[in-house]
Amino acid sequence: MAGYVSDAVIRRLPAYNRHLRELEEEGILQISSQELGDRMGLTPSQIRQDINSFGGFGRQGYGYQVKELRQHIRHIMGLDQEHRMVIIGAGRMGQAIANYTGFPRQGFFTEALFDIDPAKIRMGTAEMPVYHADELEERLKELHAVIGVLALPPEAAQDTLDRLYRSGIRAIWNFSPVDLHYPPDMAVVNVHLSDLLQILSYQMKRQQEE
Amino acid sequence: MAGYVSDAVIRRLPAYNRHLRELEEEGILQISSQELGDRMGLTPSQIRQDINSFGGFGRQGYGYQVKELRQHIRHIMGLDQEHRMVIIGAGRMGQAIANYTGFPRQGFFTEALFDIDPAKIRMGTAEMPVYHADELEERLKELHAVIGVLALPPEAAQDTLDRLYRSGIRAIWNFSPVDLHYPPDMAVVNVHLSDLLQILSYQMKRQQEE
DNA sequence: TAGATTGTTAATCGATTAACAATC
DNA sequence: TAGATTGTTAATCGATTAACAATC
Repeated sequence: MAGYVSDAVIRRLPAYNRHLRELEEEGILQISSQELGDRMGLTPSQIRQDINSFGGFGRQGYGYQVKELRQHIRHIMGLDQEHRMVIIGAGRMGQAIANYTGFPRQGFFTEALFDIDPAKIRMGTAEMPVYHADELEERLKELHAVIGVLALPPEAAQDTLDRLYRSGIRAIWNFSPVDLHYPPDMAVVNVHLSDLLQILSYQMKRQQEE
Repeated sequence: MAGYVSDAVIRRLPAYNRHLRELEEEGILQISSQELGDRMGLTPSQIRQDINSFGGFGRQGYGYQVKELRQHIRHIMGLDQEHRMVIIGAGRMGQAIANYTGFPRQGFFTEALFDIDPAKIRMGTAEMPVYHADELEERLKELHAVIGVLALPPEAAQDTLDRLYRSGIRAIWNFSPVDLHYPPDMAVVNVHLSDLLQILSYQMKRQQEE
């Protein structure tokens, strides 16, 4: 049923999800590929191709039902399930992720942070504990986390990924500026902030030339 | 000289930059497209195409000079210049960006943060001031910033972008989970963290199915 | 010179756009 | 039924890979 959905489409699905939620909030029940394309900056043709790559959810002469389409997309992406996370590295970035309210609202719950700095460990609370990184394997046995977030110095990233893998973690959200090596049964999504800033730098330069 | 460099190549340039820096640190002076491809997970053919899209920096029978190639890439991306930034929103994410040591090391300097919360403003220091958002236009006159970082609630993002544009800012690094509207002479790079987490969720689901 | 490896052209592959018949 | 809009096929476009002549 699900079939193969191309990477290009997958990268757009969160934006579909976001725009359909906005439409829902505006009380709009139905939308055509033309209108949705205008809002999202995509061609109607691409919208129809995208949606049809995972199933025909539209109705000819009418369009798509906002709520129904969003439900399908959420299911395809696995967003109708809850995901538990642990964050390794309780620096400012780790704390920012741990405290971002948008994630639990979308079903992503941070269970604990880990660090090697006693001062950071003391910052932990009952609902958001910070454990010593030495306890990683031990704590993971009870936490039932499925996602490991790497928010630590780049030198420690690869080793920590290996430890997480051995503890059964199969999904990594990496904020360290390194390209990690990982087994084929692991999923890794990188947030290389410096890379993005460099792309912005290039685009600025490009505009000045015009 | 620079010619047109495709978006697909631009997105890879920061990774080239990163790997070439690592090679430099390892004291490696020269590398072939074959070896570099192995390290970066790209085909040698793609590496040669990429590099040749902005100029022939290799030598037949020999390969590429690491230091020279990196210098060229840095120049193309505008990384041989300094860039001043202001961050709007002094929450945890804004603070994390302001304090990340990797950015100034790469020539990106945070001049100031802005917020509407008096408690956040009091957190400012002499080197890293936090001003009231009302003072944005006023302060920008003296700060000579070229990049505006949006690390504030989504409701305020579009309005703040408009204000930054009117104050002469032409580059935006956006951390708010919204799709912004902006004039064609503005450059915007988005970091939609929730989108990336959703992609990770999909990839996890995909692996379980296999 | 012989060997290695680039620069570049051609072939392939995949993604996007256009067109239109199917159908609500 | 007529009008609108999808689903889907075909055409186009761009990016990646393969092949090989040029040359260090």
